[in-house]
Amino acid sequence: MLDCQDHEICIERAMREAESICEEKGLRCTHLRREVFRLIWLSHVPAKAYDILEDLKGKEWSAKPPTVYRALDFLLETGLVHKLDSINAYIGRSHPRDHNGCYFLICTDCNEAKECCSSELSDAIESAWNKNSFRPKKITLEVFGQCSACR
Amino acid sequence: MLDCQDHEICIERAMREAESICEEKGLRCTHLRREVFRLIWLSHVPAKAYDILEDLKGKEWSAKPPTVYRALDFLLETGLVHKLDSINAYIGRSHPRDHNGCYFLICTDCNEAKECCSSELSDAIESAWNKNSFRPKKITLEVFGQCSACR
DNA sequence: CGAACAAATGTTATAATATAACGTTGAAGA
DNA sequence: TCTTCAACGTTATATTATAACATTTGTTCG
Repeated sequence: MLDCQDHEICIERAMREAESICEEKGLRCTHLRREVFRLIWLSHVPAKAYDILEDLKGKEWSAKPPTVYRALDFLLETGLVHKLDSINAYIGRSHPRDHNGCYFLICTDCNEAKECCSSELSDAIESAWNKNSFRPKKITLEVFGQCSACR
Repeated sequence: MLDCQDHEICIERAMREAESICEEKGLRCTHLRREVFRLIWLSHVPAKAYDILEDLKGKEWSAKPPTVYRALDFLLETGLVHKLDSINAYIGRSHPRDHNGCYFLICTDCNEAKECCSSELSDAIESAWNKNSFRPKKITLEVFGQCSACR
C-alpha cells in the first residue's frame, strides 16, 4: 500500500524524528519508550497493545500491561503515534510535527494503514460543524476499504 | 443539544419506524430487541453495552452479556443503531433508512451525540480517497467537542 | 395438526482491552 | 550529595466482547 521503499530507512527516519521532537520538548525518550515506538514502526500494519506486550516479553523486559499502556500514553500525548479507535490499534505518525486535518485509510485486505492529510477535507468538516454551531476539539476519521495494491 | 422537543414523541417515532423497517425486511422485532432499542433511545447520550445489561436485569430478563450483544448486533446490522467506536457506545440512528455520508458530533460536556449528514463532506472524503486510489467500504467519522447548548 | 427445521435466546466460560493503586528505582537539578 | 519527581515494576481488577453449546420458540410444510 505504501510508498515506503526501504522500511529500514523508514523506521530510522521515524526514530530520529521522534528523538529530536522529544529533545525539543524536553521529554525523556527512554529505552522502553524507544522500544515500543520501534515495535509500532516495525510495520505499517497498526499494532495491538497486547502484541507489543508479547514482543517486549520476548526481549529483556518484565513487561506487564501498564508497561505498554504507559509507553503508549506517552507516545500518544507527544503526537508520535496515533490510536485507531475503531480497531484498538496503534500506528506511527507520518508527520508527527503537524497533525491537523489528518485521517486514516485502513486496508481490509493487507491491514496496512496510511495517514493522509487533506485541507479540502478539513474545510468540509469545519463547514459542517459550523452549521451545527459545534466547537470541535478532536476528530476521528477512519476509512476502511481496499488499497490500490490490493485491488 | 438536540432539537428534540418532546422525547416521548421522539422515542415513539423511532420505535414505530424500527418496527416498520423490520416488517419490510421480514426481520423479527422481538420483545428483547425492542427493549434494547428503547433503552438506547431513552436518551441522546450514547448507551454503553453493560449499562444496557444492567437496565435489562432490572426488568424481567435474566440478562447476560451475550443477551445484549446479540440484540446490538441485530440492531447494528439492520441499521437501526450505530456504534460510536471511539467511546464503545451505541446510539439510535436518526435516519435509519438512509445512512450514507453521516457522521457524529459528540459533546464532551453533556455527552449527547448528534447524527449529521453532509453531501459536501461525503464528496470531500470521496475525492480524498480517489487521490489515494482507495476503494472505501466503511467510514468512521466522530467529532468530539462542545455543542451549542453547552457553550 | 404436528413433525421438522431454523431462528432466537439462555447459560457458562473466557478472551481482549485497559486502568487503579501502590511500591521501587534512578536521573537531574539544588 | 541529597532530594525529588518522573519513570517503571507489580498486583489486582475493571471494562468490553465473544466462543461454544443447550434450550426454547416460531415457522413451514407434509
